Amino acid sequence: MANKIKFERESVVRLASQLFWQKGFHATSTRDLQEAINMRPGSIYSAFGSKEGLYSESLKDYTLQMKAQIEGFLSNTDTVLEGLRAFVENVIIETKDCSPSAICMLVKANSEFAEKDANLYELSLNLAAQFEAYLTQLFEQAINNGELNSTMTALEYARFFQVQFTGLRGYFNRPGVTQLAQPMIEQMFLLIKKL
Amino acid sequence: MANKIKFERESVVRLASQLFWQKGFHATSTRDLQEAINMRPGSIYSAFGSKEGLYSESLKDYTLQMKAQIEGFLSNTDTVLEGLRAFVENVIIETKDCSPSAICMLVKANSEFAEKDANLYELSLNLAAQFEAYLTQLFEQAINNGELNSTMTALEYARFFQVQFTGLRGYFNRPGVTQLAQPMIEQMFLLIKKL
DNA sequence: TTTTAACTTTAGCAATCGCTCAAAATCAAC
DNA sequence: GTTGATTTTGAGCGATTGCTAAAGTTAAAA
Repeated sequence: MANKIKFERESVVRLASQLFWQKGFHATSTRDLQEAINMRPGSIYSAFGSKEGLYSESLKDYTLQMKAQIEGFLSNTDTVLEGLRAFVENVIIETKDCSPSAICMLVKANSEFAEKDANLYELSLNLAAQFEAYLTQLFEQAINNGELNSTMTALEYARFFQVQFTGLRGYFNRPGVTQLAQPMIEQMFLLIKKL
Repeated sequence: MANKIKFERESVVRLASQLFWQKGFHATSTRDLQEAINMRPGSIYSAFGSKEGLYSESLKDYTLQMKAQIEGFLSNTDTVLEGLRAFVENVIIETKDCSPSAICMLVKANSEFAEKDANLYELSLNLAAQFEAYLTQLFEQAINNGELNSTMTALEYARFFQVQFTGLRGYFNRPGVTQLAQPMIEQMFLLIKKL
């Protein structure tokens, strides 16, 4: 007893996510979004409530996709560390040119939303905490597998990984340093094993 | 035979810098700026040309201040590494609560301006390159002083430092992890010496 | 076929944006 | 005190912002 929704929510969110990731929340206008996702204001606002609502869903989808990507690499490698390394290399080297930004969308979000009580700031914190917990699980596996010694806890390894990964992505945001990526990722994983 | 300028350019730029650093370029309105620097539109635009002009000057001033801060710590310590460490601890621990953002304004800028041909994007790249060159000089000193071995070049040390520093600042942007700062900075400088 | 509920389109609103400019205010030189 | 160059002020412009609400469209239910 109705008309049917003409858009596929998943692919729309993914398109919005790309634009938000590239330009940031404030620099992306609702007109930009309309064009990118090919929807008119009325449809957008009935589906997502607000620009903030669409961004919120985009950011959540981004972290899910990132996790799914890691899972994919893990299932193709023998060890956790090999999987993580394949993931890191994929993000920083292989998909660099087709990615909306070199910098993690979560990190961008956390950096953009300064007001400590804002919804999107809280969201970015929660998603980051969630992702850290996920990474911690992975490093627990790595320790149990004997890939890493237990001089550091899984959480400490996860923290170290995040710092390195974020730092590297930030550095490779600038152009003309691509050839440095491989050795610096090599160094990163050497350090993890030697900690 | 004229009226004199009533504002001190230096302190005005510093105030604008603080606001831009906190909120980012796009989220800072010219009305916000008017209030923060206590100037009316006409004065602002005759002095700085545009919002972009004021931001540009703010970002340049930020990097100069950062260098000056490092110089300050270097003159109070015996070695380059001690100076850098004092600087890092000051930024991440001591001045955390009074800083407009945990994240370096240059990094924020580089992350915010996505369009590759935009003036402010180019500016952020230039300032970052300039800062890397400055850091490289410092690490050259450190190597010459025998503080570091020369298995890595000064430039490579500088890169490593930037990755670590940016990564750490990003991580400590989230609340409730303050007690981790000291040991993680400790670890960072241990790694630098052991590279 | 008609009704009806759900979705899409579209014009456009109120607010805010970056910015301008004519008038008022200011101060050094005379 | 008067002059005149210069700066400051503040009303407000045109453009754009996020968003709304009414009209139009569609398809399932009656």
